Amino acid sequence: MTQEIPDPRTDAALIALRRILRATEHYERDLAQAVRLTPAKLRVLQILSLRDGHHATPTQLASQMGVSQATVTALVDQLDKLGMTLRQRSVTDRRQLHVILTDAGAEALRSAPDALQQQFVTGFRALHDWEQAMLVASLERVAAMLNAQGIDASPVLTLGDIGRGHS
Amino acid sequence: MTQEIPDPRTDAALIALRRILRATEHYERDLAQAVRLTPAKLRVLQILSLRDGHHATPTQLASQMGVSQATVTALVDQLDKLGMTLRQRSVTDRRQLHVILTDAGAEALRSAPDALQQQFVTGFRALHDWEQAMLVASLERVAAMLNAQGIDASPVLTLGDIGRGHS
DNA sequence: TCAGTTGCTTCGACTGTCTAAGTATACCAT
DNA sequence: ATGGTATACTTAGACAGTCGAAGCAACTGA
Repeated sequence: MTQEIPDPRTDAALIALRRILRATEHYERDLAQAVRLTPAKLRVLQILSLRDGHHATPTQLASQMGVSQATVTALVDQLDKLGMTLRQRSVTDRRQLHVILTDAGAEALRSAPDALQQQFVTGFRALHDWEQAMLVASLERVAAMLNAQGIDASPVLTLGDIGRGHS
Repeated sequence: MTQEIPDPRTDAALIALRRILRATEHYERDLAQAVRLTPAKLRVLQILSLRDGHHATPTQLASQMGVSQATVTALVDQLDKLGMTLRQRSVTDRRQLHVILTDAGAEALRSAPDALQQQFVTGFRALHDWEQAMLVASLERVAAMLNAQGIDASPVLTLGDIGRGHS
């Protein structure tokens, strides 16, 4: 049980957390609007762009995005229509499709302002070494605290290319 | 694509951030499902419960949630139907409404598991004093970096009490 | 070969969300 | 007062994202 949260420091932590959440939420929307794509579609493109060969199967996409296959189908339908992805049957297993990022798709992604991310990266890099270290430690700690239940958080945001594709 | 983000420490920060985001995202869904309410409706109840007198106007709700008034109307319509809120014209300004949390609404909220939040609060409190301070400083720093535009982030994430078991 | 499994799409439904337009009320300046 | 403008909400109509269930197609194993 929890009585209150009269502890001002816990409060401060929660408030900061909330602000982070809100900022990224807004960011996603702005970003999507700037590229003329909805957040969901943009996420598909992002995921594709981080994978080897710029392609993935709908199942992989669904799992990585945490949505159903039906949803992915709908999104890819629209991206196809926009010419940003295309579908190609796998040769080795003809049940499978590869959703492939087209040049147009990559271009759209490239033209994304990516403002928030940049802001963070810039700010982060401006910090002293020890501050950076502290921040990373703190963030990881928070992530661990929130993540204790074992949510499978895949490292997909927009970070460069360290998104090691697994499965 | 993007110039360069080869810095492993920046990467680590971004990944941690992403994990935090994902965790809370999932949390919202689970929470909502457990109470048989959608995330959006739940957020309305949460906000209400934190206000003096357990009520707010649609405009206040809209601004705090970052959505339009029309959206709030729709959500409150449904909450009304569920008996979790009720509308009452303001006496002082008859244009205004008060959306009021009913006992049923408060009850629904109270029965929410609140696992994630609890986990965080518990974890946070278990830290040494200096660790807490460091965490708060770090989170606020990150929030500031992301939030340069000055998004009005209200301290809502906390709903009050008992989180019985976890879902 | 054929039964079961896997991969994807289709269908129908529902929620969250928006904008634009409408209604009612309040406030202010003449 | 009277009219004009601003504010508070609702209605109407639209669209995106999402799901579950049902369906089809292709693989796999005994």
